Amino acid sequence: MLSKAEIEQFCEALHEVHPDPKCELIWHTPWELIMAIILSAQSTDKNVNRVTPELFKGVPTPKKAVELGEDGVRPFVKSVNYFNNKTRSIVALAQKLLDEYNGEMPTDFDTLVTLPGIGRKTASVFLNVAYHKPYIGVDTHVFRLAHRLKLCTGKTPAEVQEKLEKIIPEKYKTGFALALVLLGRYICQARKPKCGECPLYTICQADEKEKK
DNA sequence: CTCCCGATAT
DNA sequence: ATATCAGGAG
Repeated sequence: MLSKAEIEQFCEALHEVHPDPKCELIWHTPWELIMAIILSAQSTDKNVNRVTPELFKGVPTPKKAVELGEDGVRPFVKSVNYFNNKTRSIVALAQKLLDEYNGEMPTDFDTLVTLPGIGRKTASVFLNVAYHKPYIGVDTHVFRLAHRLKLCTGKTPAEVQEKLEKIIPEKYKTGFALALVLLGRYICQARKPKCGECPLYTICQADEKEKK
């Protein structure tokens, strides 16, 4: 496991590589963002961005989602995996927003995770991306890199999130998850990580590394 | 724990 | 053919 000083060094190096990391999902409103994040479960951002232009046009508000119902919304997300679950989540979420939240997305974590289709990761990403709040959502990339790079251990994403939010210095916390996802997506991939192209190679503590 | 379940890379 | 992609619900 990395020492406190090594964590600091890692954060600084990651920050230099991605000074202002941005979410690659396309969105314009909180409603659009939450739909995009729901669709992004076990899917590439690229695949999500392919369907969202039509989705945003056809389902621009929670009100419209409820009017269309599941059968009306499903065609817009048909080419994304788990489309039945995701369609159900979008319509149920819209209904609850209309019933209890004046048709608008709440902005606190504890409320968000009570909503249909929204768990810890989705809530964290929503608050981090939309409002730059210091949440570290633990998706497949963050979970993998946290262990591979020896940032911390943890059997569940919730455990890893709790530890990361404790050990990552405040200064780096807001950009951390996004930067780590970008590193994991394009360099430190699950299969065949591109160590030869990695800007963090010299400080990387992974057990197995390609030679550079 | 299982189920959901399309597109893409290897 | 199999692994992987910003997971959540039951």
